[in-house]
Amino acid sequence: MEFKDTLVPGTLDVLMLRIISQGPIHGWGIAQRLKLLSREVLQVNQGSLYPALHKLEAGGWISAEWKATEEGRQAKFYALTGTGKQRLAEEQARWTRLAAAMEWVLNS
Amino acid sequence: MEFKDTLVPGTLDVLMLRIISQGPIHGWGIAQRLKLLSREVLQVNQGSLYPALHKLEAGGWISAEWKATEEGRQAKFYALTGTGKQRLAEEQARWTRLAAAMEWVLNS
DNA sequence: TCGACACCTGTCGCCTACCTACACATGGAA
DNA sequence: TTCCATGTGTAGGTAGGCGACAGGTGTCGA
Repeated sequence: MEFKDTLVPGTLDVLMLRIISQGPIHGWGIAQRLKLLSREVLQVNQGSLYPALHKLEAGGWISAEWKATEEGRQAKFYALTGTGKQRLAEEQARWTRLAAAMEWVLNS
Repeated sequence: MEFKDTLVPGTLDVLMLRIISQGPIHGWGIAQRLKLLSREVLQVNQGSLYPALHKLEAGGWISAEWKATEEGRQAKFYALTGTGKQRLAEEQARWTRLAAAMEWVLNS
């Protein structure tokens, strides 16, 4: 896989759910927002972005709708569903738990 | 892969290096210590443990030596090499960086 | 008006790191 | 003498990323 420090493997879903939870947004926007919020540390490339988005939609955690962007182009806007909100809460709790455990070991 | 929340993918190496850095220890002991330090949250199974250990040894980050355990059995004890210490520092810094970025996004 | 560019969505094949399941050996206790 | 904890190891499978590529559409400057 050769990770390039652009992402913690296994966390793409939470990250995307979290960003989508802040209001309807299209794929490209998610990538930009992730970069911005993480202060350039975290990044997704298209080859990961869209497949992940489709998986989340297929799982019923997000819903898509074609709409116009501010610039007047067509783009697919995603929003969290009810189960999506639930999933986000679970994943976020999971991360908190694992990150805490990592700290215990790393600072022991 | 089906992760069962026993590990954050991509962090096995740091975790093992960190534990080994606290003094020579054998594979089985590493697994136990990880579980203990992480308060039962983090766990490695043998199928991941030994291959990872061999990879670290092949890379020159740890060195192995057959010795007797306290109970009188033979076991392979691992210790950090010079480059191993360096690698540990790097990986630990990497984790800190990524974990911080995760927090920024998740708490935005 | 036409070419460059930013925006936006998407697919495909590959690789790696982990997982499950299994094999095997030894010392001590029941 | 069998069972359990300890201890090392391999084989095969798969998820979740990655890089490379493909393609369509507005906008703006030359």
